[in-house]
Amino acid sequence: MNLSKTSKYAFRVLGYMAKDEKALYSARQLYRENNVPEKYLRRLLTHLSKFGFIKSIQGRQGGFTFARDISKIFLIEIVEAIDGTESIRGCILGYKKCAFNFSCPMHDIWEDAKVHVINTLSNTSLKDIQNKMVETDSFL
Amino acid sequence: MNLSKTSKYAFRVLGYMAKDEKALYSARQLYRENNVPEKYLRRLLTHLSKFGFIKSIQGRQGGFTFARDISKIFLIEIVEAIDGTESIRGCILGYKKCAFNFSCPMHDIWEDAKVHVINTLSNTSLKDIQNKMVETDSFL
DNA sequence: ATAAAATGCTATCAATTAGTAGTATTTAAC
DNA sequence: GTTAAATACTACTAATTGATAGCATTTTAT
Ligand code: FES
Ligand code: FES
Repeated sequence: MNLSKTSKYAFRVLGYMAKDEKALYSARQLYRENNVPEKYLRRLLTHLSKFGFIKSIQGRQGGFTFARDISKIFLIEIVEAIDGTESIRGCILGYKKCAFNFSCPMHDIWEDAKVHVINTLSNTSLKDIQNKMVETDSFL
Repeated sequence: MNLSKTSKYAFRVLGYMAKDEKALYSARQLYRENNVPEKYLRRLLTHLSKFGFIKSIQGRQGGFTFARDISKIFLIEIVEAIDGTESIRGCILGYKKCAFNFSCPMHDIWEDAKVHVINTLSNTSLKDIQNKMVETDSFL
């Protein structure tokens, strides 16, 4: 059950970009608006490009925009791309392969909470975030 | 949403000790049975003593035993003692104080899963682990 | 062409977390 | 009392993760 700071940065930035899903965002704008260290974000953005979430357009007037339909980018994909699949799904005792399986007393207790988290991350797309954003904005 | 390796080690060891809650365990036995590096575990055990979960008995024939009723040691106390309170409860975007509160679109989506995790950790005591252990053992 | 404004890359540094080494202290068996 | 078996302590090392620096490349406006 681990979410690195880098994944959190990714959530900030991609969530921000989802506001206007067709727009082109410069790294400059993104690090300013999301409080992510400039250079660190630049590297993260290239990674996110390589993972296929966004694409980069080079040169003056360049920037980043989504590479795929954001209704099909689920939060869990982002975490797993950055932190690896074990980060969320791994054994609560830190064993590589839940050694004890059913006989481990922690397993069942934890499994339920874990599944809940996995489901939330698996069922929430950036589009859902966007919609949520519209809803909440309408309260302002 | 973070659980350090150290917390996982603590779960292993305290869960193991809960098998026989009145027994005195030597560090030697604990690191052998739970695959935790010797020296690292020794330090962890002194920490767990200082936190008041267990107490140490020095000298030959010494070891560690629970300092409190294990039905009142909840998993979340262990995590919070080791990793700090923000590790589990913190903002999904990594902000110190969930800056946006209700206006942040991630908030509600995540809150539900987070509460589920917190409840699981808050409601599960080492005694529950022990009981679970007895149940599962009876299947063997 | 040239300059400006953007991304791309690689190497390095810093901070945090995990793990080790070595020695001192405590206590009980003999 | 001496030795053996345990914990306690402090300082160090290693690994991982987060952050920076500096230069190269791409593209467009002029
Ligand atoms: S061994 Fe992984 S939860 Fe029990
Ligand atoms: S600011 Fe923390 S979840 Fe939105």
